[in-house]
Amino acid sequence: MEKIYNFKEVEAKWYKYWIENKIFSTKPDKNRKPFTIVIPPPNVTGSLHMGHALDNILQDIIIRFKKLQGYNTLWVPGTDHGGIATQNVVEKLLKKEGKTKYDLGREKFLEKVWQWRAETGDIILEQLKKFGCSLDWDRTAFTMDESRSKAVKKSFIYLFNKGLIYRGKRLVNWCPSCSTALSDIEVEYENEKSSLWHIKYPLKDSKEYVIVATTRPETILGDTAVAVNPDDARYTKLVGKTITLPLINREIKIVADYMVDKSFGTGAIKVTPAHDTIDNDIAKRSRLDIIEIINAGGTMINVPSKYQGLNTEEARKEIVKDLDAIGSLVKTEDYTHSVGKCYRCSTKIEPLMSEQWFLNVTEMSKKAVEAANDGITSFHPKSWKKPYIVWLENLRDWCISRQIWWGHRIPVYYCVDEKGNRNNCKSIASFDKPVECSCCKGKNFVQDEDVLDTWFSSALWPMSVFNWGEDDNNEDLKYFYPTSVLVTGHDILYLWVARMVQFSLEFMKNIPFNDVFIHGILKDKHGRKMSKSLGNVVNPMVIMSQYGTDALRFALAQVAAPGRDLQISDELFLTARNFANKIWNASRFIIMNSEGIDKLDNDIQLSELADYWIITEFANTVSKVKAAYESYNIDSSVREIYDFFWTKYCSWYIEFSKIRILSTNLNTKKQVLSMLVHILKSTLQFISPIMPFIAEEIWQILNKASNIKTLSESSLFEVKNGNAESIEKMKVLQDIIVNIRTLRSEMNISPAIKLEALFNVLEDNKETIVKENENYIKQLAKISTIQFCKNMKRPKNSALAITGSFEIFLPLEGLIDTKKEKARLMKKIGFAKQEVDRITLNLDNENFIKKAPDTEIEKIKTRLNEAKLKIEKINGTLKFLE
RNA sequence: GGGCAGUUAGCUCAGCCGGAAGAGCAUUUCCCUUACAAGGAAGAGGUCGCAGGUUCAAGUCCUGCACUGCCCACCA
Repeated sequence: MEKIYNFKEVEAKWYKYWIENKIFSTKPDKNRKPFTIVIPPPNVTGSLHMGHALDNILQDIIIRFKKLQGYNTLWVPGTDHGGIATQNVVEKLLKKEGKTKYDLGREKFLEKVWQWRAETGDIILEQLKKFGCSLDWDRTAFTMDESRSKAVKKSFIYLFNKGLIYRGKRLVNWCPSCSTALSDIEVEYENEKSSLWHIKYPLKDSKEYVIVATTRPETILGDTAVAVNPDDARYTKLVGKTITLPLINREIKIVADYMVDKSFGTGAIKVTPAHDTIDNDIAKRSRLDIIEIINAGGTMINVPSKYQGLNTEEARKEIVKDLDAIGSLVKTEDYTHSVGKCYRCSTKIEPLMSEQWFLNVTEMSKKAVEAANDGITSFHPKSWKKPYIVWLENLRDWCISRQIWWGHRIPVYYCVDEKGNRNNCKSIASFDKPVECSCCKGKNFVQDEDVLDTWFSSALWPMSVFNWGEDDNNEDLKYFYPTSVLVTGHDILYLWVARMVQFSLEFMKNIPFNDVFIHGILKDKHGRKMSKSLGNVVNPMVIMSQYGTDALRFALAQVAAPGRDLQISDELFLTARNFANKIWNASRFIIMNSEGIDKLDNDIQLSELADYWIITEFANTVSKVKAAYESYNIDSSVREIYDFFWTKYCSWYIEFSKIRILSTNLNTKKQVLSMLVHILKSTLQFISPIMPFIAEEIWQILNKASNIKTLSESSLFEVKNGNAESIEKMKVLQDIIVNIRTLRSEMNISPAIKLEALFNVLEDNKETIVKENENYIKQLAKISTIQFCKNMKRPKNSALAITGSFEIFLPLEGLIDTKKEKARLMKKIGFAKQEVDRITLNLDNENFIKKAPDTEIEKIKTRLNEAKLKIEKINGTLKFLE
């Protein structure tokens, strides 16, 4: 074995093997419990980033652990067509050729997108393989393949016929750059510096006026009212009066509406129902006219010719200038407010009136809320439950249509005449083009031009990957559905998770998953979001090639506390890589020493204190690790395994084992090697969900590569029970060893120099423990001989190491620096005195004695005695240093 | 405006069933000891954000405040 773990070779070898032997393929098996995860399908655009790495690695860890526990695990892979995002990417490519999608036309353009997907779509899947993901590749799905399309159509038609999907002209969020409507949740708000313009609105036939404050003066041309709060004493007498709008002299009313905040600006607001959500609501309540003045291209319409055709920004400049000129502009102040932007291209959203398809979600939301309240869907961490419910409760109807070409085209057909003009017949939702119109018997139809929001097909994903829509009663769906857990970041909790629950409750009458595991969002080492503009994006592929996949996985798992954002840095990966190397070398030591010895791990025998101790420590670790895995606290499993393996197993147990390994008695050697191998193999099982490659490699070497069966196909070993006593006893030895080492280190005594030790026994019952393990103390503390005695005075020129049970004198003729030794001991007395003071204070407290539990009192009394004894002994020794 | 997190060693974070402050990285000293220098041994470093309260005992429970971050909201 090489001295340094060569991850490149190992990773390539094992993933290939796993795939070729279909280790991750699963079929329904009624004798075993299923455990299912459906991948959050990454968009086919581009490649996977660190966030994907985190999300998928966490899923893989859970799946692999459950598999070891004996579940029939299935993890379904797939990708998302990614609607707007993908269309934008392809449009950009076209732009480089100097073309637009309109040059190609719908059909040709779509061909182009499909072609692009064929070329690049699989990059992502290959990357998932590199992460080591144990996905069942035979089930790879795509949100726009045939089966998934059937699911989309089926659900749409069902909802349409139920009257939940309807078409209407409403105020929607419009992205002028993507030229499509967006749902409320696809709008992201950002604070932006702007101005607040105060404008005089004169009352008709009067010298009086009302001042309104606005951030959008250009929409003045679309105003159809001024609104004030009905309780605002300043304005009560003006409600119902008429105002003449500046610049265009349109007469509008002053209306009262509770929505108006008295304290904002002047307490009076201009109402532009066609281009503002609140204004639109006010207009509904007060039955105001709606005048559209901005079109889908973001330019002014239905306005005086001097403004006609300007974009909103130009119009704003002109209008402010003109208002100023006629003396209507009272003042302009700096103002910061939040502005809605497109989540795909960051263009400012233009609210405008548009004919769109909507899904009425009222009933679905109610059911989803019930499911969450009843705990049928449970959140990890649970703090997400409340925001999730609040969101569902305040949901407006979902705008599901998009004016783009790439996506599931809305399966609604309109009856048309020969010239293509729409007849006044009922529109039909149908899988295929209808044959005959039920109203007029006409035979000509056109399909709706719009496509569905990409999240519509995503919402069906957990069902559609099992071919719901094509065959609703298939075995897979019956067996694997509902899935066990959904793993995702909180950024798409509403966008996606909530909708899957809604759709699943509607179509399957069941939840799509039992648990929702919400992890944090990745940040850089300074806590900043990773973004291309900051240049702090860490590419997982680069990390893998530098540190190895297991290191990447370990590092991410280590910081993946549920719900908390995680910061990653080079040091993190370095630590992870070092840990892999530690595992490698510990294994290497054991493997090198077991050459020529067969069947090591069967039937282990505990013969010495260290054996009982390590078994006990391991049993404790295992129970913590299991609990951590099961509650999605992957970070704690990592910590527990790391600490156990490095500190307990390597630093203590392996060091202890060396004496027996070097023993000439073959049975002794075999016994300890069996212990070592047993614990190692068991540890490999527990670390394998996190570091599958190195675990598999060592597992195979340990199993002598014959009759190969992979680690992931093994079942967790039974863990033997230990005893708490062994931990106490081992502590005695560790105390002695550490104390002597500290002394040596502080006195600068080279490990090459072996020392004689005199053990003055303070606690009789501890003597046996030491006697039985004398060799280990000698070995690890570099002691040549140990002599036991009682009531001994400090020999000349010796240094003192003191534990709870022993006073250890180390004769240091020629090595001891009396001054140094004195200072060292004085420091120890200092610590002990602090301890005595602290405990005495407690014991002197009547209430403490009265109210604290006896065990606690006993405990600190023991500590007090130890500290006092220590002081006494050290003082006794100090006398000899005078 | 509402809600949710966080605030512990120089940095990143554990600890939160209340009973002697922990890890990794960085740092200091010693050591290339036959598993590992990507390592070993030892050390230094913390009035656990602030102020109250409950308690014999508070990093840990309660209240308030401050700062940081996130989410939600119709900031016109």
